[in-house]
Amino acid sequence: MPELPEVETTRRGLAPHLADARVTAVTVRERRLRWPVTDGIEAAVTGRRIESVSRRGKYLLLALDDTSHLLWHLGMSGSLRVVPPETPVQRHDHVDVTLDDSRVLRFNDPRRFGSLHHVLGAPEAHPLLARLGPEPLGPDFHGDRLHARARGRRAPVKAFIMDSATVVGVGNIYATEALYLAGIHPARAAGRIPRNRYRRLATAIATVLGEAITAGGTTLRDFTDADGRPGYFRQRLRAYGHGGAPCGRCGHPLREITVAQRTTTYCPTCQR
DNA sequence: ATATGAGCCTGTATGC
DNA sequence: TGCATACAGGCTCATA
Repeated sequence: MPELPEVETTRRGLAPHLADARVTAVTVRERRLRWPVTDGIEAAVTGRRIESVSRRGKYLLLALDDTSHLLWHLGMSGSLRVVPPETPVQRHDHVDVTLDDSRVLRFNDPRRFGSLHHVLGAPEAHPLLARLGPEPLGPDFHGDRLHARARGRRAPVKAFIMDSATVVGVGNIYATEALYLAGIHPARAAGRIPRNRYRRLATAIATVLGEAITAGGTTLRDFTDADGRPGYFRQRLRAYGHGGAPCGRCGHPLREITVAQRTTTYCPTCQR
């Protein structure tokens, strides 16, 4: 389940392998991803040189030398890795991008929630990216902005921060963790939280995601390996998945509820 | 405009 | 042991 930290870790793992590589072939075995992979992507991308690998939210962007981009989303079960030539194709290996050193950038996604687009124009204008909020680890993300955007909102704060127009990269796990860290009740109406607590929440979101990126970097450092992504950050989670266990701060049992159709763990004592 | 619910898909975990 | 069912998850679209 790639969240932003996993996507960033993937980006860092791929970048040195892909930068300056030339695409010699594109093979799409399964076009039915989140959106159908367009016909003709093979011809359009073959022969191009990859200039860089960047990330926006949970989207990966491979910049090609004709100013177009490959826009890739891993969904929740997708993975991208560079494998040696002749690596046997396995179930759910949907897309291969063969490089000029014969290695293969291979996309595997059992649930097919991922997607792949070839974007010709400016990627930030693409419909999937145009409405995204700030990067949680960037300079534009801070509590004052959260506070301003939350004005008048009655939806639970957890749903509010999981909305990618508010801030990108905060999925269920990290929303749960950040609210726990910040001491905010997940079901509280977003518009009823004061500015100073939003500052604390913004810090908590950045902290949690930053820590996870650091942890991810240790596990996924070599993307040519066949091993995948075990629950490296899982052991660090303080709230998510620990319903019933004692709170690490006060000892009160953590409670599990559903907020915005998502399982949510919180401490009824520490989170208000 | 905001808010909510459906739906996509399949591996894993649970229940009988 | 086998089978059935529930659930998880990110994200967009449709509907209130």
